[in-house]
Amino acid sequence: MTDKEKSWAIAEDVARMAGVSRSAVSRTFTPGASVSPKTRARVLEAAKTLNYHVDINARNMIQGRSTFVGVVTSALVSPFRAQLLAPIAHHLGARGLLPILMNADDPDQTSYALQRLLSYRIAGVIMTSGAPPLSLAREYIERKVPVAMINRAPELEGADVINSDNHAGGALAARELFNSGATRFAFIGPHTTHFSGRQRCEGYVDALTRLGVRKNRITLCNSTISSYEAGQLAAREVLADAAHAPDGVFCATDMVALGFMDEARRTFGRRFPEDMRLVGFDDIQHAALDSYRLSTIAQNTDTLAHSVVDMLSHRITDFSRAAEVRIAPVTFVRRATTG
Amino acid sequence: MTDKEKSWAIAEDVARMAGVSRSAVSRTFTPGASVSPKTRARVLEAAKTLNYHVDINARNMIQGRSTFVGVVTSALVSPFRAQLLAPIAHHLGARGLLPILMNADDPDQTSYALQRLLSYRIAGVIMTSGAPPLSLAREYIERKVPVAMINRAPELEGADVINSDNHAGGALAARELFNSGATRFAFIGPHTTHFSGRQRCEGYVDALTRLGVRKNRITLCNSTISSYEAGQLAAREVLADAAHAPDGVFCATDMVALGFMDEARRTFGRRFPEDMRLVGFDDIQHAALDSYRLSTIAQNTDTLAHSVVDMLSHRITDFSRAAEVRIAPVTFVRRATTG
DNA sequence: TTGTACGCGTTATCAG
DNA sequence: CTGATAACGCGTACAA
Repeated sequence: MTDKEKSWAIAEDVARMAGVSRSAVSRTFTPGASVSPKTRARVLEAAKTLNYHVDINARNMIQGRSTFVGVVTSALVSPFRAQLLAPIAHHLGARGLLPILMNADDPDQTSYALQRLLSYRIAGVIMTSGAPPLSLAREYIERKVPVAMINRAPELEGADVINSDNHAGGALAARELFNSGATRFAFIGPHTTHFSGRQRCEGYVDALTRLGVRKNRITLCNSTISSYEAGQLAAREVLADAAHAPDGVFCATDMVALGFMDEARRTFGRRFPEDMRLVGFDDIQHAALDSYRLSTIAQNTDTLAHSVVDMLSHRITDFSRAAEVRIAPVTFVRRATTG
Repeated sequence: MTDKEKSWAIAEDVARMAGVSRSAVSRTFTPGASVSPKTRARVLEAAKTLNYHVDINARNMIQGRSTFVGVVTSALVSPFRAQLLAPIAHHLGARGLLPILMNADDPDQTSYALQRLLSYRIAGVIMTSGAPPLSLAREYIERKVPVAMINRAPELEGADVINSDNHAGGALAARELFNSGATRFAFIGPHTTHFSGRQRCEGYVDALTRLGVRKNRITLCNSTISSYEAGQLAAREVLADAAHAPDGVFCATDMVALGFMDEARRTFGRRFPEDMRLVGFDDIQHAALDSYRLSTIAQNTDTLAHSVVDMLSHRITDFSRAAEVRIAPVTFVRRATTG
């Protein structure tokens, strides 16, 4: 520190200027404390001219907790996860909480970083899909740090979860593809390993079955991750045999759908929706672009963010409450790939 | 708080267990303090069994500063800004700093939130392009809070700035378009109001002029913002008169280029690169997708993030140092829209 | 309602 | 190298 003069006013300075005790200043800035309107006014005025702000670090220390919430997410390049960030920050702010960003892309560093986060006496942690392994979340809960998650399997005892209605989304996709005339169906995405992918696939297959579609008319094409490249790869696999190629495809995410669409158009000359119909999941920005106009199942990011913050702040005030699992409704967005 | 029992071990607990003084514990966890290897080992062992973590709030308080850095950014949906977030978090973490996310989309709330941030005794602030007005940044500097910015005009005294080499990028685009046979040129984007847009445009026009292109062969198409829609609009404007339509177009950002490309293809039947050539700026994910394969000027997000963190941490240790303005090199990424 | 006195968990200082 | 003690800025019992 080159500049040693303190650049902030402290409560004592304000007290001296207002001609009151230091406690009076403290009480003025403590919600629900008893101060006479007169002193309160004098304190506020002095605080304003001195540009006084309560030192939240000190307040946090004394109260044994902080107002910081760790937001741990991986693959920020994933458009959907990026879309989630803004509403999370907004709803946290509305409750006086502040988001600390924690990138979980490097698993080794993540464990260390999460450990470090414990030093900050954070009020809670929000984890989004595909982020750190459950074992790390468990460590938090063992230390009584509230954990809330978005789009993850509700496997962790004591953690709240909000999931988009993947099952209903899959069913919606099935119905729309069926109604627009498809007869041979496919699902593309991680339907064995990934939680959301599996639910979406199940909802899809269930609904198709109820619609009377026979099993041999449904192809399940697995992939390890939900990427553009996975979609391209699946297209080459599924469209190679023209005789048995599907004409109604549901992809686990929009990025997969985009990859599928591009490869189907370029390599196999397929047109959407004339030759085949396609539905994605998420409703990311790209889906609306003119070159795609992808019909998709939209997740409501604001609902997801609001719920996760709501549940987390409940658990912050009462750590031992029963874990909650909420389901956020999804909606079908009709664009050009479903006729 | 329902659970009153303290869930964290404190230094005193560790000291008692290790049979040493509190100070010994403190020194063990203070980098550069002198402890004998023997005590150090005993402390570390006790700390491990008790799961002790230094309370950073308390440490911050006594040291009069925190390790939090406000990262204020607007429009997180903007892919480029989202891409910047991960490397910023990474480089901050490498210096023991933690990013506090601050969304600046709502200007009213922003001012309030920035005020609130002052209460946290943050170590510094990073601002990205197009975020809050300069007046807010000025408030921080007045309170001796270091400010570093990415892709902004170096107008603010005492704030460090790192910018991509917009001028060179514009020149690169000019050269590539020229070499791939274009004869009528256009620039599309905010070249009057927006700092980066203006620099990119200047570099473009300068280079074209040096290449011998006459002024009446260069069209400047202004827009208020850099959006997909702005690109579409510009295409309708610039391509309406087929006789004077450009065949070499440089857009201020990739999103603008995508909009231009889609509209040019759909409404005017233009093909890239056969009928016209196109270069964007940023190198966002979308640019690489098969339906676009957009040639573009890539910003080096890792360099930007590294520099901004580097300058910020320098200013954290010496607030009065001379302001620095750095330029980050850009590179041309050849894809399918430049022949 | 107001002021005094103490404690929160840590680091810096200083004597040993 | 070690241990005792004084800060840091604030909230809050307690007594007035």
